[in-house]
Amino acid sequence: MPGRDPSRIPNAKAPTMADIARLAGVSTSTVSRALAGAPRIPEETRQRIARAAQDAGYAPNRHARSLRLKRSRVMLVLIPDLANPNFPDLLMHIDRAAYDCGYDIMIAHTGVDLHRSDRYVDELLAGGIDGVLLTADHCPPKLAERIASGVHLPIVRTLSPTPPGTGIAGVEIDERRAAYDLVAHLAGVGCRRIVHAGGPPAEPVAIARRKGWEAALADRGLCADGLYVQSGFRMEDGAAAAHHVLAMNLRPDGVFCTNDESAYGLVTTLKASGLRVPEDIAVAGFDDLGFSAVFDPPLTTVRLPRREMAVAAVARLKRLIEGDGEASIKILPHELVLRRSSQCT
Amino acid sequence: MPGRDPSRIPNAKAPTMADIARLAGVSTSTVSRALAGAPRIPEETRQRIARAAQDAGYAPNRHARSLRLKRSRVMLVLIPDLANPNFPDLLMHIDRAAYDCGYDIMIAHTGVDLHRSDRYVDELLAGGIDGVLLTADHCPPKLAERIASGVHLPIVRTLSPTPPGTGIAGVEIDERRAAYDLVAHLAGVGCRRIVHAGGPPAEPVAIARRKGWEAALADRGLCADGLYVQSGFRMEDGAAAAHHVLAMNLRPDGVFCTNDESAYGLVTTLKASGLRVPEDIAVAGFDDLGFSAVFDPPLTTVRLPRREMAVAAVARLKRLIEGDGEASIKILPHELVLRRSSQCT
DNA sequence: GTGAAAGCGCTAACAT
DNA sequence: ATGTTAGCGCTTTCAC
Repeated sequence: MPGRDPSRIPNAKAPTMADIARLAGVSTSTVSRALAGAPRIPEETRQRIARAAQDAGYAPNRHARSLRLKRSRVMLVLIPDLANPNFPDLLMHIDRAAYDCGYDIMIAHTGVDLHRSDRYVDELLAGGIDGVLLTADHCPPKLAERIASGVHLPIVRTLSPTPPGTGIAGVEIDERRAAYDLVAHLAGVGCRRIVHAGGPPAEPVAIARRKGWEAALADRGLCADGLYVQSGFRMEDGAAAAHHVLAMNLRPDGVFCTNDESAYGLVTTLKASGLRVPEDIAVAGFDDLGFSAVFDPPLTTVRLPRREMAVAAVARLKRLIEGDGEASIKILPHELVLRRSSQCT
Repeated sequence: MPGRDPSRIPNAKAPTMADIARLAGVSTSTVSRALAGAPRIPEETRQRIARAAQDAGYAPNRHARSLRLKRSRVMLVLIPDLANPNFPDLLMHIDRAAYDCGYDIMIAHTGVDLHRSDRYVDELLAGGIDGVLLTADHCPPKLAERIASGVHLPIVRTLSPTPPGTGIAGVEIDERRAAYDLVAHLAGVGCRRIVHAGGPPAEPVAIARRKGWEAALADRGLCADGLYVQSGFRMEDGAAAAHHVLAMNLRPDGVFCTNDESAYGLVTTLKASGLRVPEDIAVAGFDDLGFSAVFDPPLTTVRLPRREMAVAAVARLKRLIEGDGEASIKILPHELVLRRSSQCT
């Protein structure tokens, strides 16, 4: 830049409302009102103020506003595991939905450090953030405590079932029923020995899916004994489950994995040891991650309506924040996605 | 809850520092100092205050503090596409690194609405947030404008190369060189007609990767004519590229895709039309997404040091915020990940 | 229709 | 070692 003073221009401090007031020749109250679109401002004044703000590159200071209003228009999203594509996908929709109704998003990854979430409960109570979106079953201990003591807080859980009576609003699918349907499908294509590679036994989602599997088998008079394999949500867990499956005396002809990710690991391991999917053994997952369609074989699974969940959860939280919401549970419809992994064509 | 008044307990407003001061029988300044760990406070007083705060469930109001300090300890992360697993993975590490140095993370998905990012530049200037982490090449127009006018702003770009001289700090890998190495590998395993399915022609990453491909071919006297296929970053783009490849008169024996995701789409389509990978055609991607290891065939690719990038980017941004940083570019080492998609064993 | 003034909760001089 | 005070930038009575 020729001729420019090479010394760094000091971060010219941002204009405040007082600056705009001076520029437009009015008081700060008028600026505030005009910018907020208050009714009784003549068009001319409004214009002048708008232009002054524009020219000066004015942007309101969010902290000053939040302090004054005692509302920040910030929602916090607690995420247990960003490495599981379920969450980013949900987050993307949450972000969008929040943006559409004027909220910003703060995130906190709770996977690493459970106590971290407690810190945010304080924040919530202290007014730093307006509401919290829980995307997993984990509820910060401090939060649970507050709720138990009857305090009403703007919290919504989604993606994981909320046990009723916890005082937390929820947006979810009928996990048990979805699992039931999936297992019914496996039985429908001829599977008789259907293994369930289940998730962590304490996780509500995992429990619900397992129950669906059990019920579906029971209703068809199929045996469940010895067909439950303790697994987890990650690919490695699925791979480990595959080894259990391979070690069984009577080989199963179907596997229902607790989620798609673990199914990837399971199928990969089964294939590596010479089994064909679905010819020798059918496999189904749960979640319908984007990759499941290009996985080999394409994976039969349950599609989580992540977008709809995000939208509903944000809308609910917004209402809760604005004081008119109840802590009820909303169930969204799910959808079976039947692909080749469960059907030898 | 038997015996409990059914009427909702009003969201008991959070205690402020004044409350704690009263409880501990001191002034707010003493509370502030004690909680901040200032030096000259007798242990006894400190204890008393700490306990009062604890008992009352006190948490400082972040907006009041930020307003006063003119620092929020919030970093904003601008993300173009959360649906691409690269970003959530990076985000996870960013979140962790930021947490470790006392910062909170706000996110904004810019994919949907480019102008959205402009809003945050105003925020940055207005002191609402302390710094911005760009995770793609896109630079908010307003930001570019400010920087061009010489203003110094705490911004760091990562994951995408920053053209030098833009005044933005960067943490990246040598994309061109990595692409070069990858193509050299393909040539090394015997490929002679190596197609490049390139990303959006305006994207710096895509450009750098393409240049690497060209250079590697040139250095080996291999032909590039007619072997560039315009593609994109998503699976559908890869699938479309596959159709171009299939339509070529002389079939290529290798394809370097601009990223893993598009490679998934390409390979899936090639397989569907009866070609074997790698026996008939070798394929390589770029990014090393988690899924690439279980893809069929496992995908040869370049591992982005996402964790290291995140850590370095956050550290750099922190320094920039705290006033001692330069807008230089830091290059991190990359790593070739050779898997079956490029080698018929 | 507009201005003056108070105050949100906090920190940092500046006393003492 | 601790209290008093001012003020960060904003919105909102309350006057006029």
